[in-house]
Amino acid sequence: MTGEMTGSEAPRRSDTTRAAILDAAKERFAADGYERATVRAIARDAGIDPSMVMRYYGSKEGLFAAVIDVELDFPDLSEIDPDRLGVVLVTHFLELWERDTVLRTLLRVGVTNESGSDRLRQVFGTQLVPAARAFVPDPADAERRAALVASQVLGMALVRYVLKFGPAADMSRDDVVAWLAPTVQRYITAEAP
Amino acid sequence: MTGEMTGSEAPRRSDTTRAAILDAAKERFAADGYERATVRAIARDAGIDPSMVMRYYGSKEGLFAAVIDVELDFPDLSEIDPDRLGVVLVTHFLELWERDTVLRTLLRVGVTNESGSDRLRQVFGTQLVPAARAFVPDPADAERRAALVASQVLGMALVRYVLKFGPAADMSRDDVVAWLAPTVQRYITAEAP
DNA sequence: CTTGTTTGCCAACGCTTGTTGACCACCACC
DNA sequence: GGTGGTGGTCAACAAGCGTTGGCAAACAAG
Repeated sequence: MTGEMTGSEAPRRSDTTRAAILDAAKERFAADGYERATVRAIARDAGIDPSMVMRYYGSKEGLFAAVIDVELDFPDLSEIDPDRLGVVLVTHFLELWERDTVLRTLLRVGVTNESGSDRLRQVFGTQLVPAARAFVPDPADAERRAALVASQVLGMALVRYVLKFGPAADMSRDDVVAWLAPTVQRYITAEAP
Repeated sequence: MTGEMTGSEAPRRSDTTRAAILDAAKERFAADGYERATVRAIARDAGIDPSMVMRYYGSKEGLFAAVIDVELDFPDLSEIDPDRLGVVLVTHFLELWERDTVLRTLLRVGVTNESGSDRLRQVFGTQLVPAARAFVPDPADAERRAALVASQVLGMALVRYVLKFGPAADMSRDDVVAWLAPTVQRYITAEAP
């Protein structure tokens, strides 16, 4: 024990190493997916020994769990002009995807790894669906509309950031918003067809 | 040599084995992605020795290349009422995704594996973009619109068939068409925003 | 200075992977 | 009935993986 027993954890000398591992892991997982991102490669990037990864995160699975902590972090949607929902949401998602690599990681891994897709479904269910409920009273309908929004937003992220289809990657952010916002707007506010 | 030297290849006794390997590989790659679909597991499913895979397909990479032979197989779009393009295309893509597993394989692998995403970009460039050109004269614009269509169609396939988001997977095929067709229609025929 | 804990490296483990080469059984043909 | 290619199995290889335990240095506390 470190003598002192405060309520929150005391800062440790190894915190910088912990952070270095986490940073390297984020990049490797985002770039290579779960299977090909090896503990050895992550450790090499972080400039430490592979055994340190096990010491601080228990296992590769544990390290991965620490990496995929996602907060979609919506603005307060109830304050927004309902006619601008599409623009606001698409803009927000683009920022989210460009801000850091965690969503890319989650998508890459969610496609091949069961625990990854579990996590994605969980994010969808606990963060996107509740947001949709603010505008769609019927719960089943809200789920469906959230899924439609997810399909368009994830699809654009897929072709733009992961698969890097030329035309999709080259579009300006404003163009993406201009094209996608009406779609998302319709999925949320239009009457069911 | 097999004595005879016809123009096309003579049928071989091993053709059934070749086919068994290919079938097993399709399923394994679709279910597990490239890295976790092992040659050994594929061979076990096909009921033969792993070394046969190497004999007939050279390497795991060669087997994979034989698996991902995709034909989007569009109907003749020039015969279609331009106002029904969205409905026709979305319906066609849904059939494609439900007919066999090859597209699921390609998406799963394309997300983690560079040669997989190469192949996906190639399918996009040689099959989807040319189809779009039938309706969009400007080549750069055709590319962009094809990318937008791809984003929505691949996104729906992602949440419905790969990630299996409940609400997306539970929608009837008609509902999917009804929701997505206007989006695709707009991406192809609407004026640029 | 001594003692105990933390931080880190090193070497190895057991296992699985893709891949290879030796070897046997079959079938066709002369 | 040999003979030569073809179809198939088996055992092994080298390499890479996640993971473990031991040990040395750095540090903190007394």
